[in-house]
Amino acid sequence: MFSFYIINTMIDRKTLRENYEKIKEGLKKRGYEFDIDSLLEKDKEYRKLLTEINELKAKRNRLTDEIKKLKREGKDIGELIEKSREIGNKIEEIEEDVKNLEKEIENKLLEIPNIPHESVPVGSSSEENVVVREWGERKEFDFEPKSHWELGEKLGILDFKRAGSMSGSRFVIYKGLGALLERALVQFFLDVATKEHGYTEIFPPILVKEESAYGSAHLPKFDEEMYKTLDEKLYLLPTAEMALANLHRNEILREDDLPLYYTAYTPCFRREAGSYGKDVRGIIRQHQFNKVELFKFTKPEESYDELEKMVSDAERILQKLGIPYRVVLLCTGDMGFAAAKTYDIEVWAPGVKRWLEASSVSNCENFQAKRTNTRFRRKDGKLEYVHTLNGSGLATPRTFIALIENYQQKDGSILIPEVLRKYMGGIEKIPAQ
RNA sequence: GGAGGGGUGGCCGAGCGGUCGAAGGCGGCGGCUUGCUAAGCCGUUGUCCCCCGUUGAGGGGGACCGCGGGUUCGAAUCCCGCCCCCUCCGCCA
Repeated sequence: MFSFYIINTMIDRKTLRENYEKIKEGLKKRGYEFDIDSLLEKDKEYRKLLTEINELKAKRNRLTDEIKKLKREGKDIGELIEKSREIGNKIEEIEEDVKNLEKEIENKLLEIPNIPHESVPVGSSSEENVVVREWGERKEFDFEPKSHWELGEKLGILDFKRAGSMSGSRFVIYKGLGALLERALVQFFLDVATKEHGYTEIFPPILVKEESAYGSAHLPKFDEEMYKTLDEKLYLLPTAEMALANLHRNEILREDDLPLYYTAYTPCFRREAGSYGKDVRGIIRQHQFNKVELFKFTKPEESYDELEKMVSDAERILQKLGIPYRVVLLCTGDMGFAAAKTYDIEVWAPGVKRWLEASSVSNCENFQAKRTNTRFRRKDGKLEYVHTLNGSGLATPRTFIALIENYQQKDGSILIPEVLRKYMGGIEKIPAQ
């Protein structure tokens, strides 16, 4: 026999029952097909059986008490034991059905995505996302700006060919000043997060248990997106969010300790199974990339303010780097499974002439908190689920792209922004070869 | 990898087939005492689910002692599997 764990779900049954209309509408807004009604039917059946079991158990408990008493008095208890056994058998019978139903219901519930916040624009695809603001000048070049893969190869800082033969497509080797730049970006991101924005640095395991993947809501829906170890027991992080969401699993946090801010640098691994032929050139879409993640545990009433703050924390980094970007509010149809509201931050990459998502900042409300059973105690003693927020601050590849494409010079060299120089031994540019 | 030990409430820690939701302590909350502080005394204090009632009124029942399963009329207590922690030995960056 193997053991399994019941994972709490965002839309637990009570929520489902009490917010039927709201949930139905939310799913519709997302364009998500789901048969709530049949699920509610099952839940009703489940509760009926539960009540029956409860009553039988109450009966048995009374009998047990009596047996206890009579036995002490040395009286005959044979008949009562027989009766109790009968009840036990009946309970077992019903319990079988209840268990099956429960598992069925729980599995279904795990497939329900988060309900969008009311401020999220309704739409079916990225077309309907809303640009909230734009920062920085999109620079005019007096020459034709090169793409990062041209620059990277010419300068000898990115090596696609050898990475390909070593690991396959969608892998890259950073070399020399390229490797240094990559490392500098990670350090810079972490320093801004910890020293300026008050996040506590975490360096988590890169492999996590299946249970944790359920907690962050990467399972069950995104199994095919993740790499896992051969025995299928451990998952490589597709994002540090998957680790951080589980940081306070099964804990009861103190109200005074909230909000908690965490940041973590980790490599991230994604199979990109559904994106054949998309972004195949360069480092826009890689199987492995580096990211500094921001994560918060907050009180429910503060999470939306904290969301705005997290977005501006991520923006601040790009401002310091002098990279033009825009902030996009995702519409209902373009949001991730666990998110109730998401902003993307897209950097301008003049070489590929595209906006590239360098950060995605989401409020998951209590969606992950329910799955990971992360709660806090109010001053009045009441327990409540926390809200969780995650965001990139930032992902390196696309920042790397925007950086070298924006800072390329006519002679083929790349200027290093002032703020990065101290992480790169003081050099001012990556010289042309 | 081998050999042991252990996981109990917010925390520490007893219990090792019925009288245990679970002693005791700490912490929390309420009250008394108190010139202030410290202390003392008394009381209180878990979570989840279901049903009826309510919609910040309650009442009844059930479950929960790492997780899952088994034995039993009855399991925190016995048995099996899994997860996690600790100690010792071996191996190793």
